[in-house]
Amino acid sequence: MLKISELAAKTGMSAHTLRFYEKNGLVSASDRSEAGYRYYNDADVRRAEFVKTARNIGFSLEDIGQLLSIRVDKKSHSCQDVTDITRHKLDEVNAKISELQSMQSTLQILLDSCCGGPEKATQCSIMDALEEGEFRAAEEN
Amino acid sequence: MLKISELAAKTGMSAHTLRFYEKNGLVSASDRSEAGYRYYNDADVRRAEFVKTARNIGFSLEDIGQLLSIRVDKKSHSCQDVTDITRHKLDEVNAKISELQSMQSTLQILLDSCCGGPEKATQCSIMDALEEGEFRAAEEN
DNA sequence: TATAACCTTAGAGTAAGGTCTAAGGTCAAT
DNA sequence: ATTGACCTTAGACCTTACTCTAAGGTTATA
Repeated sequence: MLKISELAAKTGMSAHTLRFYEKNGLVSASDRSEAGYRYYNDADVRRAEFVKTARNIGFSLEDIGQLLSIRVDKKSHSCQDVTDITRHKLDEVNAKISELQSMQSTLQILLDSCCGGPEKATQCSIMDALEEGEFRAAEEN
Repeated sequence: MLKISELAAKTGMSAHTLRFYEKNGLVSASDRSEAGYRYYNDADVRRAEFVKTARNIGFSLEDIGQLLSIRVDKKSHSCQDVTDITRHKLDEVNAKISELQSMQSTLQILLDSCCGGPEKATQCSIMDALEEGEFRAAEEN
């Protein structure tokens, strides 16, 4: 049975974060001492580590909540339920990458166009390009 | 002289957003009617469009503030001042892309490992992988 | 017994970039 | 003169994922 600071040390998440996750239903302590101290058993620790792993991969807390509800009752869920969440996340990540690559290419073009030296910015080609417009938005979500 | 809704229509930003940007020093109306209505002249419009362009590219509002302060006094700034901001933004974008590509590859591996079918999740290889851990964080900023 | 180091809670604050509301004033047309 | 569309402000609210604070209770050690 671990106290919150021990679970924090073990998982690399702060005690604050663990309490925050508890408030959001992601982790919990099966037991409490008489004084109200949280005590985490092995199953609690595994659940907390599952959360940490999912978070490391990049799942949102909401995604993790869904994964956890599958985890506690695997028999009632299919592999498709799991891949749906995973694929949805992958789609989001791919969309964000595209958006960033568009920014990347624009920024690179701007940098390539400018001398970047100590010359006065009165003739700076980056400033001129910004003045001109002509850049479409990198399409938010 | 445009009223705020006219500038909004012209730039594709909402009147709310224009007021918000004004509060943050990015745009402003050179004139006000007696009743306090904002009136934007040609220079104001060009500045607003500059902001829109920079935002489309992906610059933060703080970056845009810096670009604007160069813009209003180009003689006191060098091309290097401009490329510094641009390169810094490019570095950020590149870092974020790397992080997302790491997530992307993990998610793809997970998807490839799972049948994704109607089988019960009791043997789901994605769930197993999350249970195992072994994924390093995609290193936030 | 006293001190440090831990724990508890509710709730506020942070970043970033908006978005919206309330309560009210203004303007053009009918 | 009265609609309806527009404008003003301060300030609250949104998202996501924490992070911290205040005020107080507990536990272990010297």
